[in-house]
Amino acid sequence: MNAITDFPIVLKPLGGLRPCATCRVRQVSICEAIPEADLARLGACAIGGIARPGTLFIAEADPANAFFNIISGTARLYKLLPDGRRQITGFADGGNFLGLAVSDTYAFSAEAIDTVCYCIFPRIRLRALMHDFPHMEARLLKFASTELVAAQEQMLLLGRKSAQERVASFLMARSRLAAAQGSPACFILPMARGDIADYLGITIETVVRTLRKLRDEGMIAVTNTSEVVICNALALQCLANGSHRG
Amino acid sequence: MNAITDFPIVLKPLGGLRPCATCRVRQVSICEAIPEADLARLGACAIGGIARPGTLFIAEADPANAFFNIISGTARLYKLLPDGRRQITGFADGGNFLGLAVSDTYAFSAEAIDTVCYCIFPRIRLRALMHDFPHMEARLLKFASTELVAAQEQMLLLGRKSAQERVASFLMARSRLAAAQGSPACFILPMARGDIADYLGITIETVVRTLRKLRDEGMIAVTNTSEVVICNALALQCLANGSHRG
DNA sequence: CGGTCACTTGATCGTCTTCAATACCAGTGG
DNA sequence: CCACTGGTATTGAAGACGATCAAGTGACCG
Repeated sequence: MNAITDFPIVLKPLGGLRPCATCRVRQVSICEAIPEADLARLGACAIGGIARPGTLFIAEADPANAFFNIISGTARLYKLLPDGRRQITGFADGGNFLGLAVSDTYAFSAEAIDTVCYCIFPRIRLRALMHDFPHMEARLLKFASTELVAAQEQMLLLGRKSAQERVASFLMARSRLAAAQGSPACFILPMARGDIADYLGITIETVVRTLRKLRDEGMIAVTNTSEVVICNALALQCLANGSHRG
Repeated sequence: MNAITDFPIVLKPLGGLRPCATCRVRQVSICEAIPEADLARLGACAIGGIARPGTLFIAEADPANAFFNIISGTARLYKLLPDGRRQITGFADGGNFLGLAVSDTYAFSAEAIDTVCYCIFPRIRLRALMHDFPHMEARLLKFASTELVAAQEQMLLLGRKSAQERVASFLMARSRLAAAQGSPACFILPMARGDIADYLGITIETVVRTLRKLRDEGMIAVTNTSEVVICNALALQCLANGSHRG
């Protein structure tokens, strides 16, 4: 019996002698603020967690007792209306930090798209860490600022862009993400059409139709529904910017 | 000749012996982080500014050399598309802090709606302040978190709410703001219809028609285009939440 | 008074949604 | 090996909501 495969969510203390020293996302996450010498202290503050595909691991309105640091996989962050309408506010993957909250409850929900591994920092312990390593607070502020700028860009998309411009923007953003892994022109979308639709404020059908249109116009190629090839990045970027109308 | 009335933007060192000590918004702004004894130091870091109605005082893509603390008045924060489409990402009034940026340029523009008074903190000086008063960084983080939560709520609105739900949400948010001044049921909208439209991701005409519909349904009363009276807060809140369909 | 500007109202149009049917693919068991 | 099943993706047709276009109103001001 294997806990990792039999349960949707698994928790365990960070194992090994130097759990954080070998962390693949440490340098790009908020943990970068902790000097090498104090990694043991850092590791003692966190609990490891694994969420299998489709699993909810942060629930809107639940007490915000902990913060999360995504190690691998991709999660969707979203808010719901009472009748089920969903707005995905973002996708979080390796290196992302979740749980910033004003009140003492979470303002959004988070679900694993593929298998997601993360570190859980109980609120109290992270606060202690921030107290002892002030650079961590600066790091967190920078992260929050980045998120804020992204959120404003997304508001522009949701409020003022056409369906085509939205999909183009999304694809270019994904391309930039893939560029970090070395292949800006060809990448895999971990999320389903429904997730893209709820992220862009349109319907599944419109996502499909728009992708088809972009394909017909030769800007992209779509192989097996999840793999995208950018054929004309310039044209796609113009579309995304909205610099094609006048 | 009066500089304050003859020029759109006026800059001057904070005058008086105790400029910050008498500041009306100090307790609710990030300056709350500075102890009483150090107010002289705080005042020396800032420059006073006044922007007359319609004046741009932060321009997207300009070098982000300074941060702003709004003292009085209301500003609109927005992003533009090349063809002129505008998305207002928020309204800033007394106590609000502007200028958080990831890169070294502003990610948005800010214009005065009515006459706006503010304090300008050159980037370097604010950094020094944050270094000497670590609580200020915590305060800033809290502010950024609050903004982030508001931005996510706005994404839900822009992506998934109907025009009626958007206007209702806007009015209830304004009502909550007015509640701080003691009158949640009756307040003045400082911004024009066009600003509301660009904030809610709809057109001026739709704003007008929706306000009229809410008026006809007895939820609100509109006196002179800028004054609103909430007649049925409960119904309006239900509409805003989207809890009226299912 | 003539001008401007913001707001309002009406009529028409288009984009995207909704509804419905079909295709596709992986997994399961006969 | 192939029918069956559940889920996701795709495509088509009809409809609705909000946008666009155009005209009219009212307030303020030189």
